Amino acid sequence: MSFGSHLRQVRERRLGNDRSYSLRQVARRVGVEPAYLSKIERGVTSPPSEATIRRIAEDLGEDPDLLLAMAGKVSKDLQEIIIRRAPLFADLLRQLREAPDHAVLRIAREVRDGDW
Amino acid sequence: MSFGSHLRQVRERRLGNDRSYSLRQVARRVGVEPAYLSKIERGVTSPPSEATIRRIAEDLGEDPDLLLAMAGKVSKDLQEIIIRRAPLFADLLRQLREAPDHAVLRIAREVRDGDW
DNA sequence: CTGGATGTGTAGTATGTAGTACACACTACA
DNA sequence: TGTAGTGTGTACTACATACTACACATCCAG
Repeated sequence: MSFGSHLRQVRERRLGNDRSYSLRQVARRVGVEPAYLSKIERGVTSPPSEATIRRIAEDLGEDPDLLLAMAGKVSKDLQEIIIRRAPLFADLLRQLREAPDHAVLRIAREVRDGDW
Repeated sequence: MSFGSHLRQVRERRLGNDRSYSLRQVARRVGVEPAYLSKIERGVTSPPSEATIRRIAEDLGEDPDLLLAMAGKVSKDLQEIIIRRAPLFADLLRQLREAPDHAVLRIAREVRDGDW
């Protein structure tokens, strides 16, 4: 599912039981022109900036990281984490490319439990 | 150390015992105009594209990931790894932000040894 | 003492990113 | 039946990115 059609789908689901999720009203709350949001939803224009995607995510109650990913973007804060210790995190990520989800999840859990 | 001055330093070190590392000759091998490389090294211009940085890294025998990081960029292939499983890797990276180097290294080693 | 190599200043270009502004046609509802 | 709200087409803009092209002054090697 592309970024635009996903947005449209989510928004129209919300619109089903809340009239304030029309394209125009979402656009107004998010702070962009309706015509622009329309083009985004139909994939006529490339996805908007990270900042705008975050505001859309908040308005629609979606995961910002997921929406950014669908837009082909990586959050600036994640980029910063990698950049600070570049060769280290580059190696780690390439190691993890083929690792199954549950392994990645287990690592995240272990780190959270702070066993270093 | 900024991207440009690092480049200059590395190149001039190479130039010390190999006359083929003049700015003009490196520029020619890398495939950019000498004036452009000059501006990059002095920080007059923002760092070049990922592709050009990679060619520079190869010519100077430097780590591409490190050079990209100094340029404030994250390699496209790393971005792709994150994007494919966005919320998962986003969480992991945020968990690892404060983790000490040796912990990150240990994880990379464990994963490489394939214990999942 | 000159001809090739060196680094650099200035000007310009093509493409991408991230939107705004306005007009239009359609629909619903009061 | 008109008016408020809806989605969309067209045109345009401002700024950033990623460079090229050419001219210039300097150096130093034969």
